[in-house]
Amino acid sequence: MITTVKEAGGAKAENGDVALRLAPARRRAGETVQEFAFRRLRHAIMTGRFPPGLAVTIRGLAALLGVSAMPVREAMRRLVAERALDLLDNRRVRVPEMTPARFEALFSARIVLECEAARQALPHVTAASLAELRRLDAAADEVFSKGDVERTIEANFAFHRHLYSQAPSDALTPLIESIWLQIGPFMRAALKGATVYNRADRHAEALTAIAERDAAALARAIEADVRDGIGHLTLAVRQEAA
Amino acid sequence: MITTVKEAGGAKAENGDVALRLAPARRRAGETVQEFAFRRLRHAIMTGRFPPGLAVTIRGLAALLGVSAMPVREAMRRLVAERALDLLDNRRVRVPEMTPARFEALFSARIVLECEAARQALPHVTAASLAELRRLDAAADEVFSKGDVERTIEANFAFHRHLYSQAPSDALTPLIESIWLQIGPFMRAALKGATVYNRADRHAEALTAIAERDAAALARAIEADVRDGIGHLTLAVRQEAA
DNA sequence: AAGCGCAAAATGTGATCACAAATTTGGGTG
DNA sequence: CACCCAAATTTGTGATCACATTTTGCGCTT
Repeated sequence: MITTVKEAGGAKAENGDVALRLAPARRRAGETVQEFAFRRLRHAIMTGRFPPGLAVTIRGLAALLGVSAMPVREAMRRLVAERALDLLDNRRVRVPEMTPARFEALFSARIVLECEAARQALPHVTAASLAELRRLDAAADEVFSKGDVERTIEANFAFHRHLYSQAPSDALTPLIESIWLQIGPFMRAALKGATVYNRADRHAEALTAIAERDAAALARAIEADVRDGIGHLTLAVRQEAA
Repeated sequence: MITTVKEAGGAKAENGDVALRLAPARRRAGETVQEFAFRRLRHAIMTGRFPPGLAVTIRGLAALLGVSAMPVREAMRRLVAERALDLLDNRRVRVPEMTPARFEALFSARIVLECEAARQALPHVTAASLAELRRLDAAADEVFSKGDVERTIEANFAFHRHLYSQAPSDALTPLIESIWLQIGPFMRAALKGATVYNRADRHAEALTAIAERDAAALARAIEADVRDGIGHLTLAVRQEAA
């Protein structure tokens, strides 16, 4: 039987099936229900809370989130558009399967896009934004030292996003975020192998390169940072497959 | 007064306002109304039928397409997710404005993404797909010689798309298509200056490079093809601004 | 004539319902 | 015990309605 969200999150959660739960969250001020649903689903996917291949339904996710069907419907449509979810031929939606080829394609795209985004951002990094980058890096170190892997992933993305967004009329960051979302389901595997997570501090290298306005060094640091993630993931994915 | 779709497409079309019309089209077999609406709107945007800054509303577009509000609502949400439409703070949606900085960012992204996509696709181009590429190129020449600029744009995209899609688990093509959509509103300007459109046949250079398995030459041909488009557009955009 | 304020219209958001297609279930048969 | 077919359920899609908010339009005042 294919596990669906409804079975996991609904009334049958006690029957020994996979208990799929999301941390409770409140709607932000001025946030529509659809944005709330989108934000929570996006976060759940990006941090690998949904296993690859999971079938998701409108009514199932609505029950899981405690909202009505309509906002979930729009949030799902948006997630499908950003390739965070797969729309099958029979109009059903599921979390994308992970394959070695897809994994390779996504990380290859990440490297190309992020190196270029870093190059384009570099000339526009001000003293203020550099300071913010240092703050974000420190925050990432902090949550990492606490062993909170999920927040470490988020903090890492926040660092990258802030750097790339310095470029005016930035067109690459939205594309990069789409790739991040698509990598999400792999993160589940990464979380399992997180105890051996022992990173070199590529952010420090990036910050040095930025301070020295060295585009080539910055691109090298970004690529190394992304590749570090690959190393852990490929290891974890292999464990998953075994 | 800000021109809206409703005024342009609704009952007031005879009052001398901008008459915004779309060629009638039929729903394809098995296509949902939402997909139909999305396809038509996407096509209209990509070929520059909607002027930048145009305010679009759910009910307005529904009336323009002759369908109910619900499918249009989802199609718009999807187009916003792909950055083909802009979601303003007041939750209203409009066709993005074009600025020189945005223009520059989009074409810079196109070049990086398409060169890389071409490189990744090259090793997987078979004799059959090469033949299909030649056919698509010939089709593009055909519609170009007829002076049908809109179909030339489409045929050009079809050529590029088919090339990039040869890469397994291709993650770049969806991103590239998003960029194409965002460039769409500029195409309106390109259509106006189309009489001076006199392209070098970069596709022929690309086909030669593919046949010879020359990745560097292929990337050069793709970049030149994209830059040719820039040349015409920058000229046309300047005329528009003047 | 220009600025202001209030009423009217329009718009996005969300809920609910109906319906057809797909899926799951449950027997009954070989 | 495997297989198949029909009933029951689930699901996506689309339509319609209500409501709060925003925008627009118009008339009045200064």
